[in-house]
Amino acid sequence: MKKLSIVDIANELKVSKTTVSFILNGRAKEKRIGEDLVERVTKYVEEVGYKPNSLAKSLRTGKSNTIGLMVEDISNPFFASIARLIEDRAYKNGYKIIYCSTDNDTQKTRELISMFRDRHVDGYIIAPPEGIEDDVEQLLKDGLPVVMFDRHLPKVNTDYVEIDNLFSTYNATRHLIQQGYKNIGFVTFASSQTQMLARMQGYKDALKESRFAPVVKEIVFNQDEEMIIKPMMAFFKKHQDLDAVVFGTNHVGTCGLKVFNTLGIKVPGDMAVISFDDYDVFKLYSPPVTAIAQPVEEIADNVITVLLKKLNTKGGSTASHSIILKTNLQIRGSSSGLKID
Amino acid sequence: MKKLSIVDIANELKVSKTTVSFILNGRAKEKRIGEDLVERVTKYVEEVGYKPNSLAKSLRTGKSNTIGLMVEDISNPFFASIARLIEDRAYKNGYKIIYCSTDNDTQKTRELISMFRDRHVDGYIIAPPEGIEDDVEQLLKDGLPVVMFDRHLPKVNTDYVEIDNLFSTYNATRHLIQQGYKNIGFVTFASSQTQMLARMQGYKDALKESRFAPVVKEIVFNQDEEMIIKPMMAFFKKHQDLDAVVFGTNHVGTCGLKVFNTLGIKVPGDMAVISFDDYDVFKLYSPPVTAIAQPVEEIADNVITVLLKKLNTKGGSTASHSIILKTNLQIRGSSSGLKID
DNA sequence: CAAATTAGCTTAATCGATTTATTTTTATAT
DNA sequence: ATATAAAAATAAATCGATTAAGCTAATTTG
Repeated sequence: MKKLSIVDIANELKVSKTTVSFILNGRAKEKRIGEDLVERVTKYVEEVGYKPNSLAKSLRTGKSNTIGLMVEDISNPFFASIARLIEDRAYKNGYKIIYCSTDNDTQKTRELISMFRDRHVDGYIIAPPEGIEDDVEQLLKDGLPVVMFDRHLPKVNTDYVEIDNLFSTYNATRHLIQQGYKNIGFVTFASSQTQMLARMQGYKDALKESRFAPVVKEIVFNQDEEMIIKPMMAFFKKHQDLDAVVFGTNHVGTCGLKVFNTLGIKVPGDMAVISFDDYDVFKLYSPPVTAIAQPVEEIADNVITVLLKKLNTKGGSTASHSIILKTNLQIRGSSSGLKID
Repeated sequence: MKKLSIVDIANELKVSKTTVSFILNGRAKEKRIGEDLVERVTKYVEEVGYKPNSLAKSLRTGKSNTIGLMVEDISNPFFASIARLIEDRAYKNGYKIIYCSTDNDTQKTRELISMFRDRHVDGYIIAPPEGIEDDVEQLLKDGLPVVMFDRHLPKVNTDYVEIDNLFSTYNATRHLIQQGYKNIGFVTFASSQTQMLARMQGYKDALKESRFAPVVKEIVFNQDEEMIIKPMMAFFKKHQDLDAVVFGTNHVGTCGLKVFNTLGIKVPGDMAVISFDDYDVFKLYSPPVTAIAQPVEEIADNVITVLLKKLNTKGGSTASHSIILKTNLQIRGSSSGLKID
């Protein structure tokens, strides 16, 4: 009951394994193998359910039909949705996914890249932490296709799919200003990743335009949610004058709502809120919370399209694409959204 | 600048590749290779950063150091958290993860199992849909370790890690009864998976005990959330007499809250709610929603522990474990939780 | 001191495919 | 009938590791 190999097939049919291989790889015509033989082999293979050993195949051809997907944290709803969509599209195109969560940890990520190389993944989809420029550069130099998303490495010239982060927070902040809010804070994770810097800048630009002073809190990420909530609580206690806040990520936003619940701060009565990313938590909050919705499907679609294109052009040197998608400000809780002093 | 192979190392050091291989696999002592040579090889390998080609290694040894993880849907927070925890533990033990979402689709799952076999994964972690008994049976027959979680296949004798589903809903329903609710509904996805049947049974048992009649709505799963919300809305419109409801999964629960929002039904004023799974949506709802919290970390821990144990005992035939963990009923919104007619 | 061990390495087979180079068979032209 | 070209299939090399079996020189044993 052992697994069948191509030799078994060849022996059984009394042909050479070369012939079987050619037929199975659709090169029968090209190698002018007789139609009757092709038929006979195909039928038998079908009958016994033979499937080539993909390890052996990969070893010989150098292709593994696998894509490495590196997200920040697969349990974060944003990355989980993206992963799901990418998974679907990848499978449909004959690729499997190996994934991992980087935790934005540079050292861990470098090890993971090395692991992926080791496994000979054909292409890389990465939401990169800082500090992996050299490793990515090396991948590119070795002709391996890399697509980044959510953020990019400014010093590395590769394809990436992002959203218009700066405009998103700029627009959200302006929305608050137009509603009459005057003390608008910005709470985010401490990070110098491109998307974070841009979100911060968008907020600051909007405030500057209206000559308001920025009030920013950058929280150091921690696995333990308590360590996020505590400093945030301190921040809001200290800045009692704030009447609105923009949260830089869904995670910060969710924690923020928890803080407000604990402190008895009413949203949006006492504090207007806009969070990055739009999820059930924000939709179902009462009244619902305004949020910056990322076009998750579009992001995933673009990422996989760009990667597949690279995988299919062996030459490699197609020019790099930078795709910037638009977000959608979901304005909610409008009834009480207008600030009335 | 090509990738180094063991032959390159051997040639460079003017020893045979066998020797190099033995040394790298820690069999130097056993194969009585001189200490100085061991040192020389180790040092050189370190220096040039040589890493064995894992495909070749897997082809030869039959081990791929990969675990296949099959969840229902990686974008569902329950599965995403589990996946994250399993990923961490697996990496720590030298295993990589290939994952996929089954969508509870039998045919798709069978193809995915075949894909995993193809890639020679060493072990399987599966949240199984119905109808894959034969495939799993075959895996077991071929000596491949399989651990199931969240549910199991009654006809297949393999390890699994679950929670006490029946007691969980029984307990939740009794809680509602004790609070004075008299018309308690149960809304869930239509499914005959073990965990779903048990959850339903727990609800029915509790009602029977108090001689109440069950009011059940089973919704056919659909990728499009609208197709879940619509029938649910019809159900609640039809059963205006309901004063409480138990939701069978987090997804149904979230949709339920959306329905109540739309219909203007106050929770828990007009309708007391208990949902399976405990997530931010329920915690942050105002007032927060009572939920049945699964011990996600414990589940993941047990799953990976059982699997690793199986992977490390080549003989295979360790007796199967069925691990049943306890859930935690997170009682919330107590202030308005007591039903006062 | 010859025979038997043992230490220290190497040769060659193997895993299961793909692919290049080559041979055998058949058909066509001269 | 024979040389030549085309068609059909195969042998053998290769990918990069692991490992069983084998060889040589040094050491031990009787």
